[in-house]
Amino acid sequence: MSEKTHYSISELASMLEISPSTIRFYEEKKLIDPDRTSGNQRIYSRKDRARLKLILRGKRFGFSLDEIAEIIGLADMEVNETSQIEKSLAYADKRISEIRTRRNELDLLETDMLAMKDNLLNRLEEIQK
Amino acid sequence: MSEKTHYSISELASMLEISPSTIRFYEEKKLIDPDRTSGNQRIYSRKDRARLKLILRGKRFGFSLDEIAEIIGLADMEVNETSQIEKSLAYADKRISEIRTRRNELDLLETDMLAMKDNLLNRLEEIQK
DNA sequence: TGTATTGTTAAAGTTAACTTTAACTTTATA
DNA sequence: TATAAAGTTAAAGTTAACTTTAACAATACA
Repeated sequence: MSEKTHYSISELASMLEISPSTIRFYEEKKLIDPDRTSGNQRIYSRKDRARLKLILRGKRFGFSLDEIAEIIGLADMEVNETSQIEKSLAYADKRISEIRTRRNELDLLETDMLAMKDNLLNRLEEIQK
Repeated sequence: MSEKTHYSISELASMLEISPSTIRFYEEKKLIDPDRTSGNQRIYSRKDRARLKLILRGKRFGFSLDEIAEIIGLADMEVNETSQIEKSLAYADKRISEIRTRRNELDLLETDMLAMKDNLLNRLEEIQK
């Protein structure tokens, strides 16, 4: 019942294991846009935290910040034009199929690693007669 | 039956959709070590090509070139010391569990994207009465 | 209430991963 | 065989993604 709903920049930074300057840098790059206190200090909502998590997740898959910005753009677009929404839909489909390709690649990478491990295990056995 | 077994740098580059200088750069970073012709030009074997593919695959998952170098190191280690092999095994296990974590994250990312798509589809329907 | 801690901005600095350039060599082809 | 295309190295240049610094403001707490 006692879940925090707002965080200071250093609180959020340590939660996500990144530095405060990284968070400021993402803001500069328009990836987040937190509220401010009366004294001009940043306050982050749970939504901001979720967004940061999405950013870090995207990064771990090798998406650039520009690509992540585009993905985020889809989420909070306030546009009501059919054509724009359709463009975004096409973009979303592209990303989803990319994600599926990545999953297959992950399987390949896992196979590679398992093969290496096997090889190492065999060598170990050889040595231990 | 007519599968090529060796490639020039530009052949390989266009197959993998990267530039020749990128391939040279990876060599400088000790990620590959192709043979040379009598005239000192690089020739790449299918094994070299497979290695490059592994490098690119790793990159797409956000591994740095240094990390990829370590992974590759496992594959062609010529060491026969038990302790070294055991260290490598531990490293391989770490990577494999990391890969599994990534797969879970990929699922999360896909869920995010599907939710965005849903949202877009709903908006489209609203507009089209 | 003073002072240590944390925050703010703008600008400069750093690092990884390439890319480009220049000057030259090798290979392919009309 | 000449010349265009492709290759070679070493060094300098570029870009993305941070990180650090400096100078100052807001906040927390003994």
